Amino acid sequence: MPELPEVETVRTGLTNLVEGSTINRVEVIYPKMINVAPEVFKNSLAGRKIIKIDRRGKYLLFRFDNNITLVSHLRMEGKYDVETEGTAPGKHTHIIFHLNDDRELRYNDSRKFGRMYLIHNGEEHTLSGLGTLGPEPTEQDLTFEYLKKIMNKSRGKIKPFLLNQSHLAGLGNIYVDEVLWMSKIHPETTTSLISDDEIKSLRNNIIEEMKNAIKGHGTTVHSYSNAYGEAGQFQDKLKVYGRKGQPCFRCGSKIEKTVVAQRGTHFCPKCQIKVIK
DNA sequence: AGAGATGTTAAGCG
DNA sequence: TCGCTTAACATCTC
Repeated sequence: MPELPEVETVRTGLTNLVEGSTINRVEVIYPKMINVAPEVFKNSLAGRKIIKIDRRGKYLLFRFDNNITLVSHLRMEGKYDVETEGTAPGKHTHIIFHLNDDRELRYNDSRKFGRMYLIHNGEEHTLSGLGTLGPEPTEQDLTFEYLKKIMNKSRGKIKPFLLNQSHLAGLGNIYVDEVLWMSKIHPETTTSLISDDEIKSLRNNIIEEMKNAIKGHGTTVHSYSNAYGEAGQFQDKLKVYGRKGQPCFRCGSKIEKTVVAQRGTHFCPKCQIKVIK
């Protein structure tokens, strides 16, 4: 379940492996994964060189030398791997990019939730998810003023608010539970009732958590692995996620697990007090 | 064997 | 029009 730090780890790995490589030929095994006809997809990428791999939120952006960008979202289970040409593809391999050096870049996805979109450079805003993405969770992009403004007018619960990628980009279920625990905010707290001091703390924790998780090469909870098939290390640093029934690291109370906005949600019932309208 | 897990978005509602 | 909620997507794990 890749969130921003995991996608960033994948981006770094793929940059090392295939940046500068040229695609000879593309195989589309599962056409529902892409937003154009398979023939258009193949013809647009055949013979093109990958000049850069960028990231925006949880989206990977492969830049090609013909002003085309391949936008890739891994959703729940998407993974890339690079193998020698001719080795048997996995059961869940849906797209194969044959490179010009006896290697293949493969996209694997056991749930088939991942999506790829082919666009002309500059058309990012036309895609439904990418086009409405909020700021990156960084010191520069996620300002206190912006966060305060959108939080003050939101009447919903803070957890789904933070999961909404149009508010800010990159957080998923795991990191939202983590930053709310760090900020001592209950996941069901009404967003507009959160004080300025708490917003400041929440903002700092989001920015720090993303930085640290990237440094730890992401979190492997279920099945995430980077382009080298390696697991992340950050799961060892998690404070609440997956710790149901275990003692809170701050106060010793048992961590509880409930469902908020259809998501498994972990919190400390003593440290994180619910404030609702 | 059936429930649960997970990210995103279209559709529905007020 | 906007913001929030719900369901759907597809498959594997427990």
